[in-house]
Amino acid sequence: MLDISYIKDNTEKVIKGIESKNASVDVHKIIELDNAFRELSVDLQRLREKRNTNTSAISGKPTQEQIDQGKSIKEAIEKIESALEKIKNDRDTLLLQVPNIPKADVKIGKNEDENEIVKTVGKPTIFSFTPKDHVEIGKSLDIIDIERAAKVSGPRFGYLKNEGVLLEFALKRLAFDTLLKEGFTPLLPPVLIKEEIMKGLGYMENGEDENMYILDKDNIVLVGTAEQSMVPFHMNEVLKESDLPKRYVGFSTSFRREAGSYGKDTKGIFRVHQFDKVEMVSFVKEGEDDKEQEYLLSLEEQFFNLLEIPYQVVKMCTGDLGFPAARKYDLEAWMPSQNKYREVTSVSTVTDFQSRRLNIKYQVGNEKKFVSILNGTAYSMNRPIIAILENNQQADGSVHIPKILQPYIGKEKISIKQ
RNA sequence: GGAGAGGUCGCAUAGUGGCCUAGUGCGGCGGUCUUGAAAACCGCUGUGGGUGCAAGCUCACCGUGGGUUCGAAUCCCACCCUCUCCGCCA
Repeated sequence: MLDISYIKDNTEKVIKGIESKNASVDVHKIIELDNAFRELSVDLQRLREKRNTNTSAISGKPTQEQIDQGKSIKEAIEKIESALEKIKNDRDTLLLQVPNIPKADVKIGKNEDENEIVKTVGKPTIFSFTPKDHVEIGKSLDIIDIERAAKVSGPRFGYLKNEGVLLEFALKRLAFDTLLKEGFTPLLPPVLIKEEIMKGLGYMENGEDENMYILDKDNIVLVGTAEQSMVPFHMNEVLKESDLPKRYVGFSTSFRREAGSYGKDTKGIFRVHQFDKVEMVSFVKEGEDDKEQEYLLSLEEQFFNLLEIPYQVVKMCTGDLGFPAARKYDLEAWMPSQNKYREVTSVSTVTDFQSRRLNIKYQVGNEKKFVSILNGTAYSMNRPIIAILENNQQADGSVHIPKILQPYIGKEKISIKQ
């Protein structure tokens, strides 16, 4: 949520920002409603003051006159209250539809076609044979089973098996070991969260709820990423300035309905309803999120450098930013079977957009300010595994395990089972 | 799932319709005293909003949301959370 006084002071900027994200909200209407809200609030306050005066004059039995006076004040209050409530609801409904405003350095663009490649590391892998895709590799090495997953759970699910499991555990462990050294606090969050919390995070606007598993019976939602239960960890809290930046590394399963992506990436475990992910979340002081985003991005790069997988860094244009994001980078790894770079991780700053909704502040002297919040992926397990399998496949059908992971798995390669 | 207890200003507690503008203790901050500290004593000590240059004035907030009443921390309803016991259970 944006600050209403910010909207008032920067109306044109906000309108442009909303447009650049392909959203549409009537900003002038918000301001109009807020002005009306403030005017009526003052009237209401005066009436309540009158009521308090009337009441405090009564100590024992009230006179008929006092009761009549009280009744008429009460009626007036009720009238204004109901009018005020309607205005407030209308204002807040609109206000909640306003996305975060992109940072000035973010390119204005309609959609992903206008994203900028800011960096390329390594070169697409060259093979002396025709490379296979991860589905084939997974099947021949007996480490990924899609068919049985379809039988049990339906489309877009997968079993990891044998070294597939070990690969995931190795990636998880590598991510935690690396981030613990960086001073991150490990956190295992719940994967089910209250619907109202998900709304607070700004992930249920613009039909995004279509992508969530919502358990109506309990008003609870399955998280689409660990960040959704890690960020509200500090809801309604005032953090100490000296505790910032506060950095967490979390692990959780992520659940996505993938509504509207039928027919897209249907092969294998590239796009599935359920996957595991190691996630980073930072809470930083106002104005320090730019620096923090660079830091998280550098860690994400490190994770793929460690695996020795070619990747590129892409900066999202305004049209491809999520609702709460002000700036977002994706890291895309080379996927030989698709002959292109595909998203494996991303890092966003949501500035104070979520902390305002969730009421997460920090104390500076006598003042309280909203923290800036960032989130970034360390490893989402499936896609890095795909990247490893496809980039490291050998002519004999085996897959070379990246050096850094070998100690975790206890072998140098995954071979076809005899 | 069943039975019970409870949620009050950082913590602990009081408060069962008007004297609550929420008392008291602890903690914290400032001061007196002291070479310094402790003790003692004195004062201050929540959050959010409105208005004002400011001092201030004022409104709301006693788990959350409704309701009753001239008036609600207190009464009624619903919900959330915590604890204890029973049942089931990884």
